[in-house]
Amino acid sequence: MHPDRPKLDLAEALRRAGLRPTRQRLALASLLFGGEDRHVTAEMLHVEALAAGQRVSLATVYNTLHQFKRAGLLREIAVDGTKAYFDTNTSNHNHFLIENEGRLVDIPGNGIMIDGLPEPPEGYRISHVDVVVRLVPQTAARK
Amino acid sequence: MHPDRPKLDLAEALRRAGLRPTRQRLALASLLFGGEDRHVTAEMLHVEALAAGQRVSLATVYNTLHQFKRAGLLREIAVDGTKAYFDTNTSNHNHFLIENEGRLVDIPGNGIMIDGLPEPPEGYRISHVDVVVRLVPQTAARK
DNA sequence: ATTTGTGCAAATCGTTTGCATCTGA
DNA sequence: TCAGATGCAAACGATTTGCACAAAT
Repeated sequence: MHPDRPKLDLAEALRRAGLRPTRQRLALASLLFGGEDRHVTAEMLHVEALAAGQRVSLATVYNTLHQFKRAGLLREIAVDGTKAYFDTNTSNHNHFLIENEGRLVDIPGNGIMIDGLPEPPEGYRISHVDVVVRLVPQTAARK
Repeated sequence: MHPDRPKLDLAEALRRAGLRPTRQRLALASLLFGGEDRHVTAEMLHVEALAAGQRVSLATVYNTLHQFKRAGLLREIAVDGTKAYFDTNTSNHNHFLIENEGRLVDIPGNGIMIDGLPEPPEGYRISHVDVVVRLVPQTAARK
């Protein structure tokens, strides 16, 4: 009935990231990091925050997502060009994209192996390898 | 001096795709498919067309890119969320993304092997696997 | 003649920004 | 106190759309 466990940890985590633990940031952090790994857009998170009774402006949601990203708490994923997705799981892993819903799902386990990666061009280094497995309903007529 | 070679082929290809071979579509197709494989945005292609002396509106470039995509002549690649890239190489291959320039480069050869792909969730099938290798300048301070 | 495509400008969508006000340290 | 954070609304950039006109079949 008093699930006020992670509040202190979150505040501390924000402070360590150089961010003041404001009401809004704590609320968003709690939604993002309170449970399982998640994939959210700014708008989804905004709606959720409001539904949870937290007054936060959409602009602040955007700002906060980018600050969390800069702090290494989130990773941004580009999948469809129209929306920006943020992933609370910052470790190395890959995704299913359910194309007709625009929904991202972590690929369970870390079984994916990539072999035969070529040398990057002179003067560059690999910062990250993104693998997105696009899914469509089995019966879908259109690809 | 009379490089009117591929015109007929292009017109025929468009017709086969159910698209009338209009002046604009022929011009854009010629830019896209006239030489090597390319990665373009709508704006890049528009500028190119104008530079080549072809009057085409930006709206038509957008329309045409999507029609070509629907016809299977192009593939769309989502890499940075801000622009849509279209790839004239529709075969299975992967990309380097030069992050600081927003430039895409085909990964030469087809050496990349992906192992351990999990089963897609019930009711879905894999439509495509995207692999994007993100590159940053070797000396870059920020990731 | 009928259908389809084009161009312009206005509209839309996700996102960012300027700036006045508030808040946490 | 006062740097940093928030919220609103306006600004933005890429893309889409409505509609009158033009071109292709």
